[in-house]
Amino acid sequence: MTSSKDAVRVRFAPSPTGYLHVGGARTALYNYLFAKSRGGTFILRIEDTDLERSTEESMRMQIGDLAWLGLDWDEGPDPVTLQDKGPHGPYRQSRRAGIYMEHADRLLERGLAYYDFRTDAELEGLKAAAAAAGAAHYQIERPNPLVPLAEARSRVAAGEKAAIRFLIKEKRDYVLRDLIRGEVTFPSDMVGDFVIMRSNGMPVYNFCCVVDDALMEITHVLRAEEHLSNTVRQMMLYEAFGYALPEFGHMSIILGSDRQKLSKRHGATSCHEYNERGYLPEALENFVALLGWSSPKGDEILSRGQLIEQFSTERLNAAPAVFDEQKLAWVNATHVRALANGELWERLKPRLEKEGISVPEDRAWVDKALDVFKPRMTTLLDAVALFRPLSDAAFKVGEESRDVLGWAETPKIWDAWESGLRGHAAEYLSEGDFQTLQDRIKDAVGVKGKQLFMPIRVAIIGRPSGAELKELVPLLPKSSLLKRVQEARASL
RNA sequence: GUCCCCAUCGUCUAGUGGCCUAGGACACCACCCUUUCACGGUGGAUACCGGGGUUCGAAUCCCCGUGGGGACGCCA
Repeated sequence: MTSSKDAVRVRFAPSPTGYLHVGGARTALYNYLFAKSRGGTFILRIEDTDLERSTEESMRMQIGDLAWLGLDWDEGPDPVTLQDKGPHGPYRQSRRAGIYMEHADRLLERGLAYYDFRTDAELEGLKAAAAAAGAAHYQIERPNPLVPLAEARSRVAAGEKAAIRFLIKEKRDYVLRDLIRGEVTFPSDMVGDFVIMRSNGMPVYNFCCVVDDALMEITHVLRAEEHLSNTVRQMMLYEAFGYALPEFGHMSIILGSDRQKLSKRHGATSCHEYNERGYLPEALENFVALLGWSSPKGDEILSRGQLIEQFSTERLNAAPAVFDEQKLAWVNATHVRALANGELWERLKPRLEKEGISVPEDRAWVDKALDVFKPRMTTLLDAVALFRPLSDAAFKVGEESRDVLGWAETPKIWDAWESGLRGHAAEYLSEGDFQTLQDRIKDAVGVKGKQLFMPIRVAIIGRPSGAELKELVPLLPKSSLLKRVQEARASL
């Protein structure tokens, strides 16, 4: 396989029902990394054959999340126009009905599939009866006799509803050589004759997946473990059509903290939500990459480029992984700190504006402010609380300042602070200006340490703790500082 | 119920028979830096699911338990 001259072609094939789940994001990422690391092609295929649940809106949501993550595809629907790009379209399964029907016909002709006219209610009854009789398995029995093909076709042409099932000819073992799990053996009788075409004319997953993977010349299928037992059905179909089997790699699923499959009740599970909560796409990507894969160099923080460079399927882990919010937070904070001020500001600006926080925006001021706040941010959302004290409109002496307000020296410190400010000529105080002024207050009032700086901090941000004053003060114009100390005094 | 997969610190993991008195990261604790809070630094506590084999030697290989997960849909 290593020296194959055929180029690698992989796909991510979500079904559009809501936002992109973090598990899906990881699947997409691994496929993307694999393609990029092997100079291959990454394809997006939309599996929207379930008419009940799939919507175009959901498709746009998924595409939006993929775009946010920066996982761009070489073939698939265009992210903006949704027009197909690439030579193997259409890339939405709902538009490939003719292809599937043609394939189903091939199987029907060869007696490898049959029309099943039984209704849902009938099948339910059979299942219930089997269960009641203590049957060893819940498989649906093959109808006996089968409706002859010619008769079945005329009944269908006359408007009768029927599903098409694959007919499992022989009982034997199917052996999958999985990239992640090694040799996996499936007895063919672990599945019964399965539906390939619904009675509404839409294909079922296992069928269209095989047809599309074959026609789109997919070479490697990296997907979640929940598909592992589907693979036996797909192997039967590959064999029936004479299509070459791609390589398969079944990665473990992501669990919540209770070790159950990660789902809505665990809180945020979609990329969209993490975006809203102020997570960086590169951080979420970095974090999910580490859920089931590890860097050969032992790196924990990796850029897209490093991921591509270091990725290989050999390091994919077969054991399930628990999604740990705390580690995600750390990964995010680390990526935030690594961002250049200019870049970080671009990402912060819309969030601050949304909160009605307006601050000076000149480059020098932003640099000063971000140097102070960056180490204190876990998510972009934290910037709101950090920047708000800089917004005059938001100043207010908080409950946590109660003790400080009661100190005897506090009013004296504030008087000294105010008069010092008035005596300062420039609009802003530098760090040195502030230190000098603070020393003067210390001498004048005769207090030091906490007793000194906590009252000053309350007069500046309304709270006794926060960023270093010598860093914060230079961010506030004198006029604003004066207004604040006066307001603080009013709250005494 | 049947079949399939999985099993190292609380969590993510390294480890492919001797380099392991099991390494790293997150979280936790202590200390240092710091006139607060972070950031940063140093150190600490914590794991090979159980039982049998194989072997001179097993976290690593095999078997059996146990536990967890997945599948058994006209969902994907």
